[in-house]
Amino acid sequence: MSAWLNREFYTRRNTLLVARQLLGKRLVVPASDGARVSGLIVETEAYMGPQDKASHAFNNRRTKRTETMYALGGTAYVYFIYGMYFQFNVVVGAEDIPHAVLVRGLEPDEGVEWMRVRRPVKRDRELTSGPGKLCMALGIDRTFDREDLLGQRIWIEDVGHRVRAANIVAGARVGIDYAAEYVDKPWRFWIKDNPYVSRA
DNA sequence: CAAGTGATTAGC
DNA sequence: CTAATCACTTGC
Repeated sequence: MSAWLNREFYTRRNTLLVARQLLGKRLVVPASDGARVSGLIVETEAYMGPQDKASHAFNNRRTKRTETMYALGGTAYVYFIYGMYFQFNVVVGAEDIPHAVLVRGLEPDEGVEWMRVRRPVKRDRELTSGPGKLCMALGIDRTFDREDLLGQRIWIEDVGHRVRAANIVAGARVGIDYAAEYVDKPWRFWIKDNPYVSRA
């Protein structure tokens, strides 16, 4: 049995807890033929609001792009980066509180043949082991920005069992060298030894 | 290890 | 308006 995560899951105040609990959940994006294309979340990063120098919403920066981060928990925040990639985030918490969790790695679950068409890589290991890669594999682009994760286009499911705490590792976030004293905060979480984590 | 790609942002 | 930067990936 797999139930959709409800609004209460996303609107909690504890973003680090949400980031940890998203591990093991299933991200689903139906393909154009209706097929389920999905993966189990194996790596996340928490972005902790106006204080967090690594966050797009640092100092309450509110622009056309970052506006999505101020939406109600359970909204998708998708942005374009480095001229060619998209990144998928889950907005967390109350409206006007810009917390979010970046999904950085997925273990392919359903619709793997769709992923292989979108990403013709040699090894399946390369399919979804990174934030840009998984967006390509699931077909997530800028049109998914502001999409409600309780809607029909993209959602996250509980698979019915928890990832054991002993199998969760925390460490520094990736690619945020500019974040001064926030560089080393252990706000990245991943499933121990999972091959679809973006880096060891 | 460096190139590539273009939206976004700050600063003038 | 201009220019630097970027929550990355790939191929050398």
